[in-house]
Amino acid sequence: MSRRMKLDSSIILQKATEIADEQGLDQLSIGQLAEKLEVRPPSLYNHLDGLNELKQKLAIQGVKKLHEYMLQAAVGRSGDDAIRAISKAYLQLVREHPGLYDASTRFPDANDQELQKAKESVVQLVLQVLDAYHLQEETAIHMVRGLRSILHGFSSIELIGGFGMPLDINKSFTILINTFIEGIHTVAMNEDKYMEMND
Amino acid sequence: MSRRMKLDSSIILQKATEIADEQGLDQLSIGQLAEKLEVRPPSLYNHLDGLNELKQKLAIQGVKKLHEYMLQAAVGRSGDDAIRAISKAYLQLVREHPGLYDASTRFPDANDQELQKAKESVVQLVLQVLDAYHLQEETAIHMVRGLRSILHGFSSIELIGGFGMPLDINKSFTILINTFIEGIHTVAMNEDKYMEMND
DNA sequence: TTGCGAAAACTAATCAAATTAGTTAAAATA
DNA sequence: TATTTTAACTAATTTGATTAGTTTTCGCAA
Repeated sequence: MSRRMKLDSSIILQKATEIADEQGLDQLSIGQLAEKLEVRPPSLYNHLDGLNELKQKLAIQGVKKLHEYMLQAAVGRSGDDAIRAISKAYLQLVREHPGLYDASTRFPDANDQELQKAKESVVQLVLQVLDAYHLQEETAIHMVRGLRSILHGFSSIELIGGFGMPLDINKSFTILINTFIEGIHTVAMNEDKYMEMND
Repeated sequence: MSRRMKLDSSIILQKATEIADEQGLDQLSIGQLAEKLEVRPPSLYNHLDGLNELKQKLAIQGVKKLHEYMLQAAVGRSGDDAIRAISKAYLQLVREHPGLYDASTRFPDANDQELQKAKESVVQLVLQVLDAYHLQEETAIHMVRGLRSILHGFSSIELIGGFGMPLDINKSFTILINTFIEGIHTVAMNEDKYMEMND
């Protein structure tokens, strides 16, 4: 094995993902990454512009992987089932790749085109799932935001160990999703009423 | 004004809060804080143990203020109204003190007694509000987790500018809370069924 | 096969921020 | 007033990221 060919973008990203997932995103540093790749820190600058660019790439990877998981889960399902499936997939991704997920919520550059495109594809997927409820377009978007809030909220609280009490966390999740689904049914039945409410 | 008496813990915390709220928690540094307080960085070490301790104090302050806001909002209300009120208060706190709130979710030491006590008081408040629904104790705790997930999720997505589409964000919030409330009603009506579900 | 040019590694140096050590001045108090 | 304590200071250290400048290695064309 020659001294060359040691690094390339994808190997760097791969190792960075491992560090972030195993030790937390904040522990990811150029120094540690270089050490794990058995090169000197400055060598990494031949492949990327710095720590920020690396974190941006992690963020994009994170959103893409989230979409992947959710898409897989949604295949062949519809309605309540599909919502449950994509929700479980979301939580699963966060549990398997906590660092990557964290990166996908704390990126250096929110205007990055690739990042926005990746996010948009997640939104579109959820909108498709919600089609089954025949909501007005605007309502559907509100519901996407709602589900996203639920999933992000639950996942990130779990991630920081925020659920203190000794009570089954998976059950909390299931109940939360089911409660939301029941809510959608009720709102869908009388959509105009809810869309008029002001607080 | 003498050279002495410049600093004390509460002034430091106050100024740190301002920096975190105005420029983001990540911009809070010993250097900048010292500059705003017109002292040299090492002087701060006479009053606190370092950046981590400062962030821990911010976290505690954040949770306490959150409790304050929610408590105020809950006074004199019950049931659905109370849930709407504490939810609005939560979002309001996040909007008025984004840095403080951020700190309250990214603390250096999760085992800190004072922090845990503050968090617990928020949980108890929400449990009291949920009393009106006469849920089983376990169900109630799941619902607290659910509401907390919703509030944290929505707030933090808003904070990072995550709601892309041009659609009224306050309306999204109202609808989300109302959808969850309707869900609670449905679940409360047939509690055992939902508590048995496994996913 | 040789040797050039680019790519990618390296060492050394710089910069920024937190922190620690050691010193000094101001204030509180005996 | 003299002593003790507190809280500021300067100077030095440490840790990371990053940049500058150099050297090595590789692919390829003569």
